[in-house]
Amino acid sequence: MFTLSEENYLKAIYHLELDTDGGVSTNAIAEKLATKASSVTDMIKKLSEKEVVLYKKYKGVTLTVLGKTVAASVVRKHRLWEVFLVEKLNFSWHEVHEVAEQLEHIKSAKLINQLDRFLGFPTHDPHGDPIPDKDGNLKIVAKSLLSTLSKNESGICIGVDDSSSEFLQFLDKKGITLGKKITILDKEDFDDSLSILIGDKKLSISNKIASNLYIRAHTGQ
Amino acid sequence: MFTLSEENYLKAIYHLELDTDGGVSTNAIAEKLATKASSVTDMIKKLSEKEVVLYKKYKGVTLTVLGKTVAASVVRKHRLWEVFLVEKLNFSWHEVHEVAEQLEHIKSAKLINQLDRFLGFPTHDPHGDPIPDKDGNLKIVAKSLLSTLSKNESGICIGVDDSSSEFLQFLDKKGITLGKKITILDKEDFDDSLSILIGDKKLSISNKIASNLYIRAHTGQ
DNA sequence: TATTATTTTTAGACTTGTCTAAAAATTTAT
DNA sequence: ATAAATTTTTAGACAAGTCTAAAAATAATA
Repeated sequence: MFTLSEENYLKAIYHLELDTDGGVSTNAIAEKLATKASSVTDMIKKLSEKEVVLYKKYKGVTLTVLGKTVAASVVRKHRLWEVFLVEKLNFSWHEVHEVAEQLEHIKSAKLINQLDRFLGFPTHDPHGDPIPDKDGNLKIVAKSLLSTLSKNESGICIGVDDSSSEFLQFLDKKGITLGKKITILDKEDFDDSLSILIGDKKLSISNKIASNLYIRAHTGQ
Repeated sequence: MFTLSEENYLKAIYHLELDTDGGVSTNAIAEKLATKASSVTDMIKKLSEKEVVLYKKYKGVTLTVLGKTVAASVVRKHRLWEVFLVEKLNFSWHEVHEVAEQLEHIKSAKLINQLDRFLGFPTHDPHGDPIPDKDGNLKIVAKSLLSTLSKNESGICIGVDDSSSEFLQFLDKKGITLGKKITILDKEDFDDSLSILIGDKKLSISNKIASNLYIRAHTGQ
């Protein structure tokens, strides 16, 4: 069994591994968890003894198969609870993270299996992130950043890269939600801002916004 | 804000105060929490400094108004989650306690308010225990132990005194659930065992069982 | 390739919550 | 009311997880 703290480290390493090649650095983990590098070293040793990470001094860490399974199960719980909060308890997508951070550590296989069933076996959380299945596998959906689309191309908004509360609330204000169709009306060369059509509204958004919105990849046109 | 451990102490004292007059003893708390008296003394000092208990050396403790509010909110969460597990996730009443012990420590006012609404503002948990309202008040329903009824009296089963997994599973096996009507057909002087009618079934139960079942108090006959 | 800068680890300390063993206070019983 | 039994508290220790400050290893730069 793993402590709350151990689970948080495993989750951090899991997320960091997704966009890192080779081992995850001590500093990267420290930054992600808002803690000190020395604390990370201590914990890594412990996790290494528990055989959930591979660790060589000064060389960073990698999750073992076991470690990956544990981390994925925490992520699974986090995302299922997020779905619950939005679908059943009327939370907004910018309110769920903090609470899910707590709920993800509740230990009960039956709880999470029944919750999954109760929610209709969702595959994605309210931010469009995939929910790992019982075995820790996740279904990868081909997706593109809105900023990579060309003029006159369109697609369905299926996720966000930055899921900070500020960004999500900004999207709410603009009426940008998952599932909506977005069409690129125009691209401004000067600052790479975009003129888009979302639903029946015309909007102008900066490149920074467009670089944080995922669109379902199209087959053809 | 209170730690998980502090919340557990407050809850224990809250429950113990209900059937104790005067302060709650160090040993009673130690036994309830399966810990040592010395640990209890340490924690009591801390809680006293936080002004949630009144403490005088060797004289036991009492919850302050603040302490009672905090404890009631933990109990409220515990019991609401129990309702959720049974009503929405198909848990049996003997499976909920352990999970609720974890869920009761999740901190989010919105979560618990929305959960309450989602569940239809229940007043009692799956074992028949009352759910404190937002202000910590609980609706007391007049109830009697089945063992105190006389021959030919009857009532509705509304709760259990012992809510251990073993007892609850025993009741399941016998078909005794909350809401069922029970009539005393006969009382055996020798061992105080009872012959009862529950639904359309006749059962013989020991006095120990009858002393752990609550019946809604009748007005008249 | 030396030297500087950065990253990582070690060493030692602190907090929380717990424990054991012994001392002190209270209660019970003779 | 004094002795014996019980309860409670104190004193000191320990594990988990964190921190600061300093040392060691690695990486970057001139």
